[in-house]
Amino acid sequence: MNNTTLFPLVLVDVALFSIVEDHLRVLLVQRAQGPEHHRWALPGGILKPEIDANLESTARRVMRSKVSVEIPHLEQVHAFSGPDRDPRGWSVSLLYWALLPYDQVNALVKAKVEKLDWFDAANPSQEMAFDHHAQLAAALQILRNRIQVTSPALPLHLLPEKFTLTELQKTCEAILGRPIDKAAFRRRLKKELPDLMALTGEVQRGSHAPAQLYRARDGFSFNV
Amino acid sequence: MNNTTLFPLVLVDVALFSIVEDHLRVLLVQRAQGPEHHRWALPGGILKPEIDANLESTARRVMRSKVSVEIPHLEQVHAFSGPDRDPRGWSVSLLYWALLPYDQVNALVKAKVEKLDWFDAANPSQEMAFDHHAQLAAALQILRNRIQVTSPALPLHLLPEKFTLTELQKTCEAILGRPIDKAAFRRRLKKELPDLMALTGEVQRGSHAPAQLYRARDGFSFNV
DNA sequence: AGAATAGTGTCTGTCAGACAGTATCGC
DNA sequence: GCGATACTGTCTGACAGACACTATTCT
Repeated sequence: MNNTTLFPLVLVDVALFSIVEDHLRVLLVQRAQGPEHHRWALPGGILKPEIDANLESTARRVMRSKVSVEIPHLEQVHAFSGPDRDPRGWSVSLLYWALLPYDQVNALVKAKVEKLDWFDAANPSQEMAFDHHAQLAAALQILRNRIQVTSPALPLHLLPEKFTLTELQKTCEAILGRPIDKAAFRRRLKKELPDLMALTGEVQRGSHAPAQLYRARDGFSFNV
Repeated sequence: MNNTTLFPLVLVDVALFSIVEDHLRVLLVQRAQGPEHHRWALPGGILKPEIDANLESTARRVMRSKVSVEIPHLEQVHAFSGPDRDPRGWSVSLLYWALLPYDQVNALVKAKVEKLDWFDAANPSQEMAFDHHAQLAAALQILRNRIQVTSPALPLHLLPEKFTLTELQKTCEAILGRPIDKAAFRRRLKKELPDLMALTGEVQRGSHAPAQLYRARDGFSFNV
């Protein structure tokens, strides 16, 4: 057991978002052991200095071990701290957010997790463990702000390599929880994201006009 | 000594900014002991779970003990982490920023600090200890962004209770490092900050037209 | 033809920067 | 009067939301 009057617990929690049935959802796990047994919580775990290169590595390792998933892109949200937020003692939780297609997380449920499921991100309608309700709200706010203000291309993490602009727009709309004007959205992409390449000749067909397919340029990375 | 293969060091660093001679400066301390002896660094210290209510309290306590100053407003910037950033071992540093008039920090230099001084925030022209160069850059970016995008009233922390709009503007300019158009600045304040009250009858005199004095409404707090 | 979606053109209101003009003080 | 600063009015260009219009496909 930790002596948390000398050393705080250092934890990492991850708000992993995805689009399920056109709605933004967040992955929660039902705790199979330890404090807050049976309660739903953001997946998280304890920093292990002997194997983690930094907190981001901790987040990746935890997500790999708890829900068998590789996270490509992670961003820090906030640090939550105090003596009472975790019954094990004084703790610091570093919260991250990530985006991933939900069908990559149908993986095996490992030892420490009883169940996992996707909940409405804006309104999880679940009692959550620890202070995870506030954490989720903070992560959602940061994520929406990032997409709305800085980087409308972040939802590419939820799309296949080749995508149409309408798909990207629908994904943004699901995350923001509101409709976006098509013309305005495309104007913005044209101006801010020259790294989106139209794939000449490649279109997506359907019972309507064919839609131009796009791809992110090699070496494309997301703005800070 | 810590066993940092089991427990990481949890540190808090503070980028304390002020305006000195119309320029944005940051408070650095010259380390009097421990690692990076004699190097200049952001003031910081180790979390003490037995006395700190949370990380913000740690920041306040550290600033009180190292540079004898009470910080009214603190905001989190980012967590820096890894095994090599501090020679004492695996560490997590929580970085905060704050604004305070520089003349409140002429206080006694306490035990652990050799000297303290104010350096050009955008270009400290000093070798800095640990990864504090990157930390300072991150804090400055967040601070500027906060003032430019969200809350132009944050520099009130650097001004007396009663102030003129020109004083507020000059302070913003010093922080942002660029001039601001007067008319645009006042339009923005009128729209976004109804909490600034004109003090009827109270003006600041000089060899020019008298300037209206303002005060922040009671209970005014800064936007998140 | 009709439904559905792709993609574009245009109008309008908002807002920020630029700049000038007027007002009011001390000297 | 002159210098200096306070404060306001107006122009203009950028841009986002709203909306409509045409184009292209499938059924």
